[in-house]
Amino acid sequence: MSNVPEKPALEGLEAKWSALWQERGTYSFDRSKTRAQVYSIDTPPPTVSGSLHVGHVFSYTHADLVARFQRMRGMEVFYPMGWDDNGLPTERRVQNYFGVRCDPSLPYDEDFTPPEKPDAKKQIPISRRNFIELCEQLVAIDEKAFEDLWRTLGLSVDWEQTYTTIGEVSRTASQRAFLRNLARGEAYTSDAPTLWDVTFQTAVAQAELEARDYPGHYYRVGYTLADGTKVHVETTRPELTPSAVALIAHPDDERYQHLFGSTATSPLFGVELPVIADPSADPEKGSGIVHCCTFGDLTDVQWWREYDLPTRTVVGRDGRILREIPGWISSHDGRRAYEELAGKTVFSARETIVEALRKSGDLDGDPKPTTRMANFYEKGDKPLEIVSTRQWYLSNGGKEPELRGQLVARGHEMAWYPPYMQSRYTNWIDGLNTDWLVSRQRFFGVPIPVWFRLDGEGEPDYDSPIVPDESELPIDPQSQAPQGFEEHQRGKPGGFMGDPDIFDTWATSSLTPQIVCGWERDPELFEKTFPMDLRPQAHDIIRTWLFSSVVRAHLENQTSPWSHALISGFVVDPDRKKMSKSKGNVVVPTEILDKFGADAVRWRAAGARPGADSPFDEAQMKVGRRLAMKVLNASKFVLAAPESYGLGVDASFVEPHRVTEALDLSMLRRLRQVAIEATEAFEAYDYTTALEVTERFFWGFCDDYLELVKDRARGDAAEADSAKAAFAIALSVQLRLLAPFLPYVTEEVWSWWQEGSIHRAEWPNAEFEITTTPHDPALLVAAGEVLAGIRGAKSTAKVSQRTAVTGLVVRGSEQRVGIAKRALPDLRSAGNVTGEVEFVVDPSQQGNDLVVEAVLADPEPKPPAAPAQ
RNA sequence: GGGCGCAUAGCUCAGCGGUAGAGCUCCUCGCUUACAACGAGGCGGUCGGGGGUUCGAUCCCCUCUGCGCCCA
Repeated sequence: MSNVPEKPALEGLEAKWSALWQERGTYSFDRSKTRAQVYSIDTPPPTVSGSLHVGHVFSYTHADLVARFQRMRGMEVFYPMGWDDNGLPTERRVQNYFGVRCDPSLPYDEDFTPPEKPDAKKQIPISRRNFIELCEQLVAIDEKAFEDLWRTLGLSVDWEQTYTTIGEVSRTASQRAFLRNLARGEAYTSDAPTLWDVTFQTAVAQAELEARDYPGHYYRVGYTLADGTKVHVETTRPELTPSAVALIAHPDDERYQHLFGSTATSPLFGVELPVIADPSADPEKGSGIVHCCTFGDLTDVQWWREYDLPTRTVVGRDGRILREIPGWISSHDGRRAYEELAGKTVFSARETIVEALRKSGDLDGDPKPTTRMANFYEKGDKPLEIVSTRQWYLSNGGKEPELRGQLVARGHEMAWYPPYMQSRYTNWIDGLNTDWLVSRQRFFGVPIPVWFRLDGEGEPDYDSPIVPDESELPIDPQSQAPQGFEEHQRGKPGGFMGDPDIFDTWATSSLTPQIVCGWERDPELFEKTFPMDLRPQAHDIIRTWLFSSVVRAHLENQTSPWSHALISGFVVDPDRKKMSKSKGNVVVPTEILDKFGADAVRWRAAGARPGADSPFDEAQMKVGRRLAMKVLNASKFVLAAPESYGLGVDASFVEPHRVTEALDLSMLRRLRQVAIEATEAFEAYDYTTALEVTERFFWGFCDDYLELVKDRARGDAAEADSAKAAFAIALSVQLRLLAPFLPYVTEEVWSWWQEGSIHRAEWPNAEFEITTTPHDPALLVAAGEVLAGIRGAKSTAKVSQRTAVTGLVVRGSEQRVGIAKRALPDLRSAGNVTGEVEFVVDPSQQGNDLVVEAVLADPEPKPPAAPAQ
């Protein structure tokens, strides 16, 4: 017998089942399986210091839909979850939360406890190690909150397989991979112009750039020519005039033809510069001639390289003009002018120099307001400076066309969903112009595992770093001395120094396949899970996470890291704008989960096809909730005992040979087709279509089939037995088809009448399960149409659906009338047809419709209506 | 400026050579022993504009317009 609660409800299912799944290890990974039986998923580790939004919920649901499908198909799903607790967001949160800041020069304080009442304005300086301890403390809290949300959402993650990007396993993998890169010559240091965020005091990689509109002014600044006349450049950054190295115009620009090859002298500073012709100068912009500085923008860097121009750095890492007067400014007046700028921020230096230019007559006219595109660090709010610093780089094809080609080719080795997302990947690689800058000047992250020897002057030898043995990993070069040295030699001439930097977040998270699969740590696991089967992620991080992961796997494993990439779109607000905190249009996931339930939210997420952005709309969530309710109620009706007005169906009815009635056979034939279509869709990672065909069938099943058959199904006659067997098979199949989308309600219903978890049950295989006599699926369609006709007649007559039909005529083509006739007994009971029924073959009937004319009995007397107001 | 995508009912989206579809919204009716957090029925579209291919185009090709994302 089935065990059906009297009043089933959606409330509480999340708490009940997520706990039971955990207890029973429903989703735990069984590593005894072979590689062919394993389906491994490389899940994005969310940034725990950030917050999860609806977009995350949708995207992670998409991966889970695939995971659940694969699991039910008999695959052993390897589905770990990680937390990205690297870097800046965590540091900032720790600073604010505890009221501290990291001062790497301080020694470790074992007894340090953070202030009880943190004051963000008076941050207490603490050692790097203390700081990292606080980071670890805080992320543990954050991770718990994230895990709770994922569990509520119903992700079928194996929670025994978690990792953090800062944990020992990740640090080891990250450092090991880097050392291998270094040994192969793929990692190197270079003292080169670097995009630099002055607020965060760190270098920034190409992938982290964000071009934004930035308001400013065009200043017409006069450079003096040999004949004493002036040529005016228009610049938004006049404060860089002391760092000017050349004037550059387009070779075809008639206005400047006569100047190419000559020189000009900078105003105020009196430095002589060549005038160069280069096609990168835009004749349409400003006056068409620009001053090339060290470095105003990336074009300056390009020119500096191409023409071997001098390096004249005036902006320091703190975003201020360097205090020391540069050697290339030799005139007395020039040095005086520079003194006025020294130590100022670029902003106040700009004001100062504009004033000086105005006085000297070298500023032509008034500044014109303009908006330029400036490069920003994605988390920063000041335009990036370009400063020369020594940084670590990793080959990513930016400098080698051959490697670029190989990486593009890796993209062809995987299936992309949707396929057009591959062009994002390919285009990004084609547009690379530098190698990957992986060092960051932060504290909380994976340390770069090298030391440098110091010469007699105490200067580091960057060309031959000292590396640890892989067996020593993970290491922290800031607190450990390299082999052959003692800690007291740190920083001393003839001694050593540890590399002070950490890795870029992506330098570690690009290794998630290696980290989770046990690369060089658990060879057996690695062999069974790597390369992985699926990388699910959103499209905004194709250039970062996806690309960098391919780089690492290509360099280290000579393979692409996965065979499939499932790319989800964004959840946008109803105005189709990207959701963001600053716009205040963010929807908090916990709220919608509370309000509609996990199944409803998942249902909505499943409606967003791969790659497609999807507007957030609460009204849609209600539809998912209604579906979940319907599953509960329809199942209850089928499975509940007759005393509880149910049909008394249980698992013993799942026997195809007992289905003998034409309508029942017809319904199962259609279901068979649905199961086949849903399976094909899922195999193509088209979860949306899989849901759609299943859901459409389910509503028809409830509205038509169930209504037609419910009377016949009561009792013990053979006709009743056929209906009950059909119900049992149909319910079992449909619950499993819906299980990936509605894991809670399907599991709840499954538990009423079946053994074990539905999520470990076998995915419906129509060939084996629906082995009834084939029957024309058109019968259910025709019967449904006649029933709708009867309902329509009652609806038009504005009477209750219970009203008896005393006469019924069904017209249509010979074929359709013939089919519909076969469902007459069920039609009579479902439509309360008491009188004559006539089926008329009417060849004149247009199209393939069945037309129903019903004579209705007098409506039952109604209570007298309230008098009109 | 380049790349990718999108444009079908008021809204969200299917369809993609052969008579326009679903859900939501809206309107009407109905508390019928699975379901009122519900059910039944109905209204609603020159498939963005213009060309072309075809017997036939929402679907294929060209072009224009608008929108989104990514990159300069």
